[in-house]
Amino acid sequence: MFEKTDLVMRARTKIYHLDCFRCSACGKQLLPGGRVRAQRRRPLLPLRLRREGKPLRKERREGKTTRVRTVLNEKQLHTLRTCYAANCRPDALMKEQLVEMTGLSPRVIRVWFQNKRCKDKKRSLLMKQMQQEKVWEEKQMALQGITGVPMVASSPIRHDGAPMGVGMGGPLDVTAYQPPWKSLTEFALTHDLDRLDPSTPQYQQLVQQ
Amino acid sequence: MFEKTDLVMRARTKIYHLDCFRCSACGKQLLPGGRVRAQRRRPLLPLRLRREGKPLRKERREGKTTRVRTVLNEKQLHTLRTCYAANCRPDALMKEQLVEMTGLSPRVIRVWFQNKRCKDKKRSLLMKQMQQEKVWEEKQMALQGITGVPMVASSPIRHDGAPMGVGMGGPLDVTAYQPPWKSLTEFALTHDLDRLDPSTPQYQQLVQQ
DNA sequence: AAGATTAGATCAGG
DNA sequence: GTCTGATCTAATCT
Repeated sequence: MFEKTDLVMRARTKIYHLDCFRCSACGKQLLPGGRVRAQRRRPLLPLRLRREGKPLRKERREGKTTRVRTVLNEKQLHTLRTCYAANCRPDALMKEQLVEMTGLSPRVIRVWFQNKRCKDKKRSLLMKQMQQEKVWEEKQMALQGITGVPMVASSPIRHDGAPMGVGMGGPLDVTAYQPPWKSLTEFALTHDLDRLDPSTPQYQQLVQQ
Repeated sequence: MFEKTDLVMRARTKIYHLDCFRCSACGKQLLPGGRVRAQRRRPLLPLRLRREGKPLRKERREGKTTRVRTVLNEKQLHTLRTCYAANCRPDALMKEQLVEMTGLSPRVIRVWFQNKRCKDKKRSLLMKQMQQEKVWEEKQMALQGITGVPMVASSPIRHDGAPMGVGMGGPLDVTAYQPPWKSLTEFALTHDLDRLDPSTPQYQQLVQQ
C-alpha cells in the first residue's frame, strides 16, 4: 500500500497517497497552499455545426449552457489596466502577481489580456482606416474640383517607366497610429499609476478600455 | 512620387499608388479581383521583433502582419477527420492527397493535424483525470459512511517508516484511457467512413473534435 | 515533432 | 443594440 518513497499527505490521524488526497466534495486533488477555486469546466458542443447552414441542434446539454461570466470590480480593473499600460503581454511572473493582487484566477487574467489586446488592435486598425479615409476624402474633394472625372477601378499593374508626376500630387502623409501598449508604456513607467487621480482626463484616456 | 517598384493601379489615364486607390464614396481601398484571401507564402517578421519595441522598420512588406485565419468548411473537415481517424500521423503522400482533396495548402494540413493531435491528447488526459476523480469520489462516499471524519489538508510530508495499512483500502483500479488515434484506427479501417451516416452516434463520437 | 501560447472569430451574459 | 468575459481553434513560437 505505502512505499517508503511515496509522497503522502497527513490529515488528522490518517495518511494518504498524494494522489489519493482529494476534495471529498468534487474529487479534485488537494494540494498544499493551493486555493480550490471551482472553475467550472463546461464542455461546449462544437460550434462548427452552424457552418454551412446546418440546423443548430436545440439539444443543449441538459441546461448546462450557462456561461459563467466574471464581473470585474473597479479595483480589479484598475490593477489590470495599469499593468496593461506598462506591458500588454505580462509574463508568468507578472500574471502571478496579478492573480494575487486581484484575487482572480490565472485564467481570468489571461483572458482579460487576450481580449484587451484584441480590442485595442481592432480599435487601432479602425482608427487608422478612418484617418486614411478622411485624408483620402479630402484629397478626393480637391481632385474632383480639378478634373471632374470620377474614377473607375481596373486591375493593378506594375509601374515601370511610366511618366512621373501624374495626377496625385505629393505622397500622403498619414499619421501612423501607435498601439496603446506602446504609447502608454512610457507614461506608465514615468508615473505612479496607483496614485493617479482617476478623475483627470490624462488618466481617463490612459485606462479607458 | 512614384518609384519604379511601386505597385500602382491604373484608371483611365491616371495612375495611383495601390494604397491611394480607394472608393471615392467610402474611402475604402479598392482591390482587383474579388478575394483578398492572402494565403501568406512569405514568412513574416518574427513576433519578437514586434514585441520588443524595437524600431521595427516601416518597410514590413506591405504590412501583412496580421494572421490570416483559414476557415475550414464541413467537407474539408470531414475529409480531415476521416483521414485522422485512420492515421493521426499522415505521411507525405497522404498529406499530398489531402491537399488535393481539400484544396488546402500543405501548411494548413500539417497545422490541422498538429493541433488535432494536441487537442486529443489534452482531452484524453482530462478524461483520465475526471475518471479518477469519479472513482475517488465513489470511494470517498463509501469511506465517509464508515468513518464520518471529514478530511483537512495539510502540507505533504515524506512517508518514511510510518505504519502501513492505514485507511485507504486497496489501490485504485483506474481504467487506462486509450488515445483516440489508437482506439479509432481499428474502427476507421473496418468501415467505409465516407459512407457512414453522420447522424449515427457512432460517427458523431468518431469525428467529434 | 510536441507543447505552450497567441490571434482572430464568435458566442453569450448583463 | 453595445460591451466584454469566455470559448474555440488556426497559426505561431519554442
